Amino acid sequence: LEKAVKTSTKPEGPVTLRKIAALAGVSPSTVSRVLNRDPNVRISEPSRSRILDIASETGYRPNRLARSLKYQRTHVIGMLIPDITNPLFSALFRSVDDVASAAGYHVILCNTGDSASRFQDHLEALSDGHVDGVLIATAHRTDVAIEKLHSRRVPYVLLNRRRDTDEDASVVPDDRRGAQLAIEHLVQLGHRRIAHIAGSGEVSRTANRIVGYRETMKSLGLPEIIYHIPAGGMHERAGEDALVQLMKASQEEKPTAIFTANDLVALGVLAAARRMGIRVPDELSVVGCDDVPLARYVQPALTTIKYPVNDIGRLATEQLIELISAQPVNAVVLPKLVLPVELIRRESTSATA
Amino acid sequence: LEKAVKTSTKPEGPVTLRKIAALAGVSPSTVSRVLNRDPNVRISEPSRSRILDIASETGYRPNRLARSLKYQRTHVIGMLIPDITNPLFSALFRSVDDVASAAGYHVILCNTGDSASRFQDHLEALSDGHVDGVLIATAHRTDVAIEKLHSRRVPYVLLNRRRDTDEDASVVPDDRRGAQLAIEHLVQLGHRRIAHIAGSGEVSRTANRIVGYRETMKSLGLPEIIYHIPAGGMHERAGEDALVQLMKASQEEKPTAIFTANDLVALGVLAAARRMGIRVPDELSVVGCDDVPLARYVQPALTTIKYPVNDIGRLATEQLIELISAQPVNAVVLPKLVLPVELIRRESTSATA
DNA sequence: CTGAAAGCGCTTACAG
DNA sequence: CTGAAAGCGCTTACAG
Repeated sequence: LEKAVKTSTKPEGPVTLRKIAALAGVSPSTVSRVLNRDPNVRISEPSRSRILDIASETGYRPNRLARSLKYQRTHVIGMLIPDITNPLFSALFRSVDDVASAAGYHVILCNTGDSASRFQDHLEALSDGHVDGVLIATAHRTDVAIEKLHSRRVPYVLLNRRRDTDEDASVVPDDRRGAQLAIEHLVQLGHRRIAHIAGSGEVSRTANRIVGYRETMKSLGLPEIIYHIPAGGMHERAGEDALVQLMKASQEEKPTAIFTANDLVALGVLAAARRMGIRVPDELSVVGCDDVPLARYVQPALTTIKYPVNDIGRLATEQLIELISAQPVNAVVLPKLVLPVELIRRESTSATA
Repeated sequence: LEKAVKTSTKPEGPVTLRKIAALAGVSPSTVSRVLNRDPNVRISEPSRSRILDIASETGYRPNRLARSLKYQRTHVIGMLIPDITNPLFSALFRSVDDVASAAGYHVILCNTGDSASRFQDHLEALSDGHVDGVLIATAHRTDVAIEKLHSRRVPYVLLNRRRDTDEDASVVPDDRRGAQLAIEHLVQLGHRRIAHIAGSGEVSRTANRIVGYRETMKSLGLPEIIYHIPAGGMHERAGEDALVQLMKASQEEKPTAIFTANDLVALGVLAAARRMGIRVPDELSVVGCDDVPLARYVQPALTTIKYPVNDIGRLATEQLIELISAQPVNAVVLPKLVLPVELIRRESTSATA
């Protein structure tokens, strides 16, 4: 007997509002209202608690899909990044996820591998209604795929990288200033032949670092030495290759210091230097960029430019949530934030011999 | 005039099936059928292409929410990890995302910070119908929250860590064998006082490493020296603390070699050793675990146990997709895979002096 | 105050 | 073969 009762309150298949209504002998509307604590519902206390009991016994949870369809709101946001394996982006995701979770959002994370087609595919798929807004950390300066988000009216915020246009909300670090800080630090140590290992100029961060490097070198009357890494390869390996190339120069033209596109590339430089018998910092000073956690643990510990990763993730997410909430999207001004960076002095830089 | 036409084919708001039908002078059913290339549709070629044209002009894309509600399938999966900032988990996510994307799935990534309550909250939210299945990399050996997935019939696969029970599908590395490989390597180098810096025994990986360590030490008649890291703190810092503690032992009892819970902890040991003036590997050999990318770049390069991260991510995702497709979930046997690991010899281990 | 009805945007068995 | 209707599981203005 007891078993039979149990069976009747725990039906097969997912438990829906309708089933609860049937069990409680009341309409689905009423169940919905009491479950959502509608203040205008006036129902006898017994029926009320009866409904509540049945709901909790059956483990009822409203189907989010149905709810989302009704409300036109999914409470999930999408995030596009080039490579989660890059510690900068995993840190960025974490700060995004922290504030998103706290605000009741889930985040769909898409790894594009910096491929334009994967980027477009993901962007298309995300804008099909499964997502309330999107966070884009992969933008190229002239990306045109992003335009589609306008016509589909899906709110978005660029973070980490921005486009050349002014029509996006964006949160980025001040890389121009970062390059300036790096160069000034090296010059103060007595360096004059300072190379910059740069990434592809198609992304704003790289372009800004190059601008900062050039401006500063020019204003000091120093020669520019730029090595360009092929697109999408800003990893250790590229740093190794770059150092080999740079050291092919004649003795008088070899750089005594290098500012790299990011910390990963700097690690590659460190590794190659070790192999080539070049002592860091005695014979070569190295400044990285981003201050990824392992920059501290490498030997020698890396002097670098600190990227305000938590602030960028947090602010971008807050802005996105605000855009999502703002009813007519065009009513709000698009924030364009540029956050300060700072130099972190460690052991990979020293005065020239 | 032209403008007026344009306006009429590009209506305000999201373009729906119904709007296209109105524009084409045909029923929504028909539009749905031609857009989905229903083979049983027989329509005049002109109307057909007319519908197609209107759809592409208006940039129509079917609302995924509505579709999901109808099909009871969202094509998104959830993934729970303790900390994306740990390079092991970012690599795991990447391999998951690669195969998920290729199969047409998106993945919602949730960072639990190893907090039981965040884990439960996310699990609850994910099982509300927004997700076709879930990948769990955070399981504790006796997790009970996971049971709910059974009653809600949401398919799941544990990866990286498993529960003590046999009722889950799982894909994990052979950590017991990993510990054995580490110890045997050290013993071959002449070490006898080999310590193990272990994590919390509540997760299977840790427990298996401890079992492997104990079995091997015991079979060789060597003394056990185990340091336990407090739960959830398997980072560099814990390694530093551990080394300080271990080195407080009397000279005859100090370990000459250490096998650590993971590479991050090993890095901490390396950093602390440097500070304490202990030379690695001359005075102390260190074996890490996981073979995270930076293990190669640290100085000295870390001897470690390779975790088959790509295989684990790939297999777990494939298994999950299979479970999702299998109609009656209980019809398929739950796979429990244990993947082989291997020792990677580098520079942090050497023969005893 | 409660219930029946309409609707969110699709798809598909069912009639005509 | 095509269209109207029902339905996926909710919510909420609208009648009674």
